[in-house]
Amino acid sequence: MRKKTTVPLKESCVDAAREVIAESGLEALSLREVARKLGVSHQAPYRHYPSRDHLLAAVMSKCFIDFRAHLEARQASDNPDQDLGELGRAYLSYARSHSLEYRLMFGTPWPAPAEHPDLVRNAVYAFDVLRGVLRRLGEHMPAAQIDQRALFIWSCMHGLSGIRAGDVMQHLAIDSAVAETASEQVLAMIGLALRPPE
Amino acid sequence: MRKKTTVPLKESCVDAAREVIAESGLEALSLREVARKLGVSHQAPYRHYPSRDHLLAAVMSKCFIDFRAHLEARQASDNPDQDLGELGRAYLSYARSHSLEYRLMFGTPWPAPAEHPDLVRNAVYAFDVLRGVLRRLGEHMPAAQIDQRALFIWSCMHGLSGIRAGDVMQHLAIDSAVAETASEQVLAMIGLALRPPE
DNA sequence: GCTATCTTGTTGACACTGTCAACAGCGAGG
DNA sequence: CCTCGCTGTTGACAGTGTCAACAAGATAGC
Repeated sequence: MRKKTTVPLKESCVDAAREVIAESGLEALSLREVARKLGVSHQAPYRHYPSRDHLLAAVMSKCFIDFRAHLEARQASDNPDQDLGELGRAYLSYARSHSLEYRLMFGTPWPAPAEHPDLVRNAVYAFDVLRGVLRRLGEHMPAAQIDQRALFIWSCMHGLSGIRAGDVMQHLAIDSAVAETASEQVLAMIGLALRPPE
Repeated sequence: MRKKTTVPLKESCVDAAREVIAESGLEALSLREVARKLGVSHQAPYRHYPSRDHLLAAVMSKCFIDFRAHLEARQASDNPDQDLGELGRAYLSYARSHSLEYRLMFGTPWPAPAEHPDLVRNAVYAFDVLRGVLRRLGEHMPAAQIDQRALFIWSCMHGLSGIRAGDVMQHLAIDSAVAETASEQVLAMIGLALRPPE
């Protein structure tokens, strides 16, 4: 039922869409379901989003904002090394507790990115958090090396998240102690890879 | 048009489905399109697959077989260290050249895994290739540590593949030299993380 | 050889989806 | 007052997955 409060339908659509995704999964998201949830006709959302993909892009954009906020709300630490660890933990915990939205952000083809500058901008903002921490970690490190390290760390985080979100891992008969401590183990491995030589 | 040769429709469906996926993407796959491609009625595939998801599972299963074959066909090397590198290169090249099928295997929720033991088995076989290489690399290493290393390396591979397959990376203004050499850089980082301490 | 049954494929229908087109109320500006 | 733009509605169309009823052809038992 449509809320009596004067919150614009445009924003309500995004919220309702996220509810549907959280309840019934990504593929179950349909414009008509959103409209039904808001108590409006099946065409009302079309006044604000020219297609299903445009609504999806708006949802993704908002997800990136939340994701970034979650990363920035990590446990504070003055030690840059430790700070990187906390950032990793924040990344992994978000991916775990919002696995459907995580897959939407990183595992779904973007609908016509050129048409959605907001989406791109918010995604870059999230990545910049990692860049920032690494910049503090390696004081006068060339930008290329920062990006290289960022890409490596991001790969580890994204890979572990993706593996855990999917159904593959549950069937691999992986040592249960390993599976449970995977986050810390991978973070430790990153620490090893980044430690200075010799 | 249905081939006159007596190849069973059941297998033709899987091949046709893979064609559709390769041509038009994952979400464009529909049972009716498959039937049309084979020149049969829209219900014919239902005689062999009780639902769209069952056909999808069959496709995924075959993809895992091909994936494993690609991994095993990697450049041979007696040096276990080098062999691990080659395995990584094979993984990354497969993910790059079959990005849609890769996403199907690892980025799509499995349809009722319990009902598809083949699918699970073939996925485990593929993972066992990595386990085997690591077992040769660390001769008398406990199984738990093997699994831990496998999970870490898999995370790196899967993460980099997923990032490159998605649309996110293209918009991050990453140093182009870094982007182009990402595969080797990440493999090198893995080597660093695995090297013995001190 | 004839019949019954199983396998494989066909046609037709239903509910659901995204999307287009035409229409309705309604507030702001001339 | 009257028009126009914004927002929302109703109705239609093609496409989808899936269920049900039917048809033809192979196969097994007698």
